[in-house]
Amino acid sequence: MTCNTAEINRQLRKSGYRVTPQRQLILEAVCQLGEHVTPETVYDHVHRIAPTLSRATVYRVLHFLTEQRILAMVLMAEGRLAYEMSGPEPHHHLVCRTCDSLLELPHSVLQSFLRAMETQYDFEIDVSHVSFFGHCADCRSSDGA
Amino acid sequence: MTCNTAEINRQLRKSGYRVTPQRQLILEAVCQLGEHVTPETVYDHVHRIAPTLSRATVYRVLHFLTEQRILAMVLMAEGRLAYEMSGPEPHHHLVCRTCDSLLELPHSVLQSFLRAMETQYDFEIDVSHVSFFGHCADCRSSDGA
DNA sequence: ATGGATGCAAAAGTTTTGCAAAGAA
DNA sequence: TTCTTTGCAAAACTTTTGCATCCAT
Repeated sequence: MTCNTAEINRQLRKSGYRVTPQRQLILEAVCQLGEHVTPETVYDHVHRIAPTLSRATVYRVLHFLTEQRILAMVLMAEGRLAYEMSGPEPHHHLVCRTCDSLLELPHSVLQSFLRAMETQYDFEIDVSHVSFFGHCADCRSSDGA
Repeated sequence: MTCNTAEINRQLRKSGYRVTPQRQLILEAVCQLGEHVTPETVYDHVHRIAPTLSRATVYRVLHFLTEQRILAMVLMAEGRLAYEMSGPEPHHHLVCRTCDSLLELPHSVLQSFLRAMETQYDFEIDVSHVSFFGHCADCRSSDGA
């Protein structure tokens, strides 16, 4: 997994936030540790490197980086939250049957669900693109649904 | 939502378990409260009726009824667990591209995911049947994947 | 220097567990 | 009567928060 620290740091500073060693450590940890990283896993990892780095900071930074769209929150099978890098990924679509509008669906949203199913059913699902059909917010409110 | 208490009680006794007022109250609560009921919601409800019924019992009974396939565990958007009746529902399929076998996918599995997406994207998804394609456990192990 | 970010510790929230007592079969 | 299930209380675990201090800018 690529973790373009320089670019991310630039983005944060540009938005008026600060680049701290803690934020960098936590970001790198998520990067390195893989796809579905729990707060506790991150804490274990960074705490070994920086023993004073607290759990509170881990939680705060994970939230923060998620708000900044640098990380994405994913739902684990046991109902626990995890995080992963939210890099450029294949997108899927929510297609409105009334107005034909397209809503892009991040792959990560679908992926975490597919992962859970794969684990649960021991079935390897392959998807390059998925579309779900239905009705968008605008059409739902305008036809009195 | 139908909640065939008599049938369920018979099933429990047949399996050697006991039908207690607590189990009945909790089951009825999940039945009445709707589709995605959290342990806390159940507790609030039954505690009002039976003030001595404890949280521990709520958690234990929810687990128990899930093991018995009477309830189903569903994943909520915020990463919290909820429960619902696991009645007969539309099924979807996992289709193996190698051997064409079908694996049935409970609607609840898909539904909880769709619900989360609906909430997140304010989009009403309609699905009567969905198939996901991939490779089943047997074919994966036999072709050295 | 200035205000956002962190560390600590305590609180809040959620789920589990041990054990004696209750009660369904 | 027997053995599962419950209630209570405490523990375990996860996440949040207040506040003084620190440090990136």
